[in-house]
Amino acid sequence: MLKFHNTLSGQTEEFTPLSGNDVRMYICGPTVWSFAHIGNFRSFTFGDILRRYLKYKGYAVTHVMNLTDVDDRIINEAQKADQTIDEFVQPYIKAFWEDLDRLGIERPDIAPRATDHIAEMIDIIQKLLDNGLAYEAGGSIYYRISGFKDYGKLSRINFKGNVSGASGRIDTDKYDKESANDFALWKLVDKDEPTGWDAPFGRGRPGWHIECSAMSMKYLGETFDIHAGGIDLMFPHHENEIAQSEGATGKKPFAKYWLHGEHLKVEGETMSKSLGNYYTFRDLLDKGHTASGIRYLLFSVPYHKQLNFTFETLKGSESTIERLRDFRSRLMEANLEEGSNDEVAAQAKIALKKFEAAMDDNLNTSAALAALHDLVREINTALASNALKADDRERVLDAIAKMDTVFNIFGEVKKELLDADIEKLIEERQQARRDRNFARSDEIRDELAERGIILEDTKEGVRWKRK
RNA sequence: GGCGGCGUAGCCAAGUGGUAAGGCAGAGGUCUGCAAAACCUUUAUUCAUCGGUUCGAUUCCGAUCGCCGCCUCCA
Repeated sequence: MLKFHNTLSGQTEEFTPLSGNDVRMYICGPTVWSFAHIGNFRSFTFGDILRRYLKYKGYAVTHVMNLTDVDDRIINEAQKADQTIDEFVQPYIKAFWEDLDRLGIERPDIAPRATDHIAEMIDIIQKLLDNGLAYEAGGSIYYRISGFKDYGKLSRINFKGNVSGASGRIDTDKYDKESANDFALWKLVDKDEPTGWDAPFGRGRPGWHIECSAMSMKYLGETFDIHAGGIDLMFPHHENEIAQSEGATGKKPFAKYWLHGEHLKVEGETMSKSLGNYYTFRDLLDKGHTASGIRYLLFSVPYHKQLNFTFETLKGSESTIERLRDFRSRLMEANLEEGSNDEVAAQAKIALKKFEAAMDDNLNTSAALAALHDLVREINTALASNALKADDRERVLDAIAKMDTVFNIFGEVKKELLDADIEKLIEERQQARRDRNFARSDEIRDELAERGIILEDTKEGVRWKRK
């Protein structure tokens, strides 16, 4: 039974879709004004694990993820670079998809851009104006929080203790708003500003929160199953989405399950440019790290717990992946006797059970990985003692493949061929070994190592792998 | 100031009112011509500290210390 911790209820609940077998989910996507960092990708990796496990459970998933391609930063940067918004944003969108691909994150089914959905946003704002949940002030349109009595139900925020005190950071004087916490739906822009859209309530541009209400409801309906995102989006972004969407449609719940991913720290500290520990995915690749190792590390801690990202652990993750892939190769290549060994075959079943129990428990990926590692250890032992039979191998490979539809760390099974001259060298080395000419055989091994081919002498002969 | 989370071996970490998963790193061994890989064994009498509840607490309660987050754009 799949259970999620639902921020909306504050409880861990059994997951049941709103309609049948279909799961409609929305994940807040990136603001495409720069390359995304590893913290961003922890969230997207979480979304990917969520989506893949829902599919594993047999659900038909529709996944929408927005691209925020208009906000103050983007407008400023584009102006500085003397580019249109589209020109400025395009390379970052391309980079984002490339990064997702390399991290093994499935692309969303629908990836709407905010600037393509201004009409839908205007529509919602108009509804809110019509029913009194929005008002005009100083030419801009604001949401009237006091008119929506459920405001705060997601974040459980208490407005009494914050804001107005010495450490409150909102300067109420500088706004025309009725209340300090009211937020902008539509921001007035001057006629000569390049970035603006005409609306019945004046030329302007959308506030940040309205885009997600507009795009999620357009593609998923007025109520849908899962809304996920980073924990920092819980307030105000998601709270405001609920206010906008439920306020405009009158339908509840806007989203039935709200899942929030925790942040990561780097070497125990907040990741920030000023601390010098800020890394994009590309920074790590440039340092020689692998995408699969990064993926493994990002999901190796359950999404709802803070993850401490360290380079020691990243190296460890890479070693782990190598060991897992090696294991699978050896298993596939092993010469096994026909038949099966019930005790060994049962291990595959046990592993899958443990995997599912862990994932069902609010996506406990740490425990799920332990199930995989346990299986690998058991089967390694069986391989070493010739207890593994040919039929068992299929069951084990099948179990691994199933888990890997979620983990996605093993990579494709490729039958690679070696160049003829390398084949020849390997053969020559085998002959040298038979002749006990170890100087020559070691020489060849070193030479091949330099060319990226690692040789291992096993009972069943020499095997090779690429470095 | 208001609200929330966390503190488990060298590192990353799971977990539970009944006596500490898993990975990486380390040590010893088996195997090997030597390696590599793999396997076996080993690494926390203990879960930040101090109290309390309990037959029993790492797990519940309180206090203290430390770290992180939200309340502002933010994964």
